[in-house]
Amino acid sequence: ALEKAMQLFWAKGYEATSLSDLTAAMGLSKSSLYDTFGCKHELFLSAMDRYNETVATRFVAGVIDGATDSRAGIAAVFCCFLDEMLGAGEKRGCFANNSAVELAPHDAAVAARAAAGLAHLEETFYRAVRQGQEAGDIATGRDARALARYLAASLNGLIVLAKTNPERAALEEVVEITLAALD
Amino acid sequence: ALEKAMQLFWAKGYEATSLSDLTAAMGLSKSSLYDTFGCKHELFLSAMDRYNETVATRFVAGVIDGATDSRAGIAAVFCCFLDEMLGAGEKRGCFANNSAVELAPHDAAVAARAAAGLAHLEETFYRAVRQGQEAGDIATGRDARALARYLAASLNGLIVLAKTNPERAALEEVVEITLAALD
DNA sequence: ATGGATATGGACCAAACGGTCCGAAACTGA
DNA sequence: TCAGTTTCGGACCGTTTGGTCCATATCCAT
Repeated sequence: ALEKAMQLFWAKGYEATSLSDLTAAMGLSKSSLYDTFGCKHELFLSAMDRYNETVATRFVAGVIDGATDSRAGIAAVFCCFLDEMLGAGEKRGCFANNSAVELAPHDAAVAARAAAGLAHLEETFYRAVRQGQEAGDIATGRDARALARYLAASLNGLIVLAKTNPERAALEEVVEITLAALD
Repeated sequence: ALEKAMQLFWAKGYEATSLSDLTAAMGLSKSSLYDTFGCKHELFLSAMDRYNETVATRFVAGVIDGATDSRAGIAAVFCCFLDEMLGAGEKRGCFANNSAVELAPHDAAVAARAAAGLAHLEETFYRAVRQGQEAGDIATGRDARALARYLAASLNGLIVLAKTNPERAALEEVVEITLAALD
């Protein structure tokens, strides 16, 4: 059920998702929801935790590990998000990103979760960059930590751009310039 | 009064800003608000239009024009947003960016405005890049249009990152790597 | 089978929401 | 000064919001 709640919050945001939406999607009544997950706000935080553990960590790491080398893996992550943003779906982007924009400035608990999500992403990139630098497919001229942070920021920027600009070619040019920093 | 509405929507987003908030900040009653601006949604669109005309265009162009050369001007824009995100203020970021994240996937009118705002930003960067390439302080190896789009995306990514990560040094490293694409 | 604990549906609540409407006030030109 | 028009404040409306509560199922160990 938490999975459904995460999908809803991810697609619609916090304020725009009502209790009715949640109970309908999760298939349980209000009282059960409140017993199990606490208030709407707590449920939202749990949904963010789940996102951080699954998508922001395991999914991204999986994409990277599936590639032939680190640089290709990082490129695959960018392409992956691009595909999702350009697909027929909902353009929901990155849940941590969305939450950071909608709530972080006014909600410390959400800000902490969003920061954790981005940190996970950065950490995953960091491992890939380190590995790539050792293997030789990523240049060693720059600090791996800074590069990882740069990649995380750039991915979020790309996602935001893709929410309003659906031209694949233009977005791919942006990705290409972004990844040139690894050479 | 529209200015106040824009500030509110910019800081709090659409859903979290109530009619009461608006009438209080704008200093007029509901009936006047509805007479002058139409419904909440129309008012929001007007606020976005105002943002696009002022901040996303004139303000950014002003920062660039105030610098010694184009590259420095572009850098100044990044620093400028960084200052705002790290200042004591509200971390409200970029209104077009915020709106794109909160509403664009479900609201075509907002999506169009957000796209226009980002397009204005890109256009301003584009002029700076062209000028820099002619003057010689920006490398000519890359297409100016693609570079401008890359800069716009990167700026938005930086803003999102800054919403949860308040470490200036880390963010400045990201800016440095980003701007290296101009060399 | 039965008693106690747990889980669940749905009625119910006060508050806040976006939006409408009208009587009064303020301004206008003559 | 006064009619005509515009602007305004605030009462009011139905709906929806997040949240509570209880009576009833369902379950499980005895």
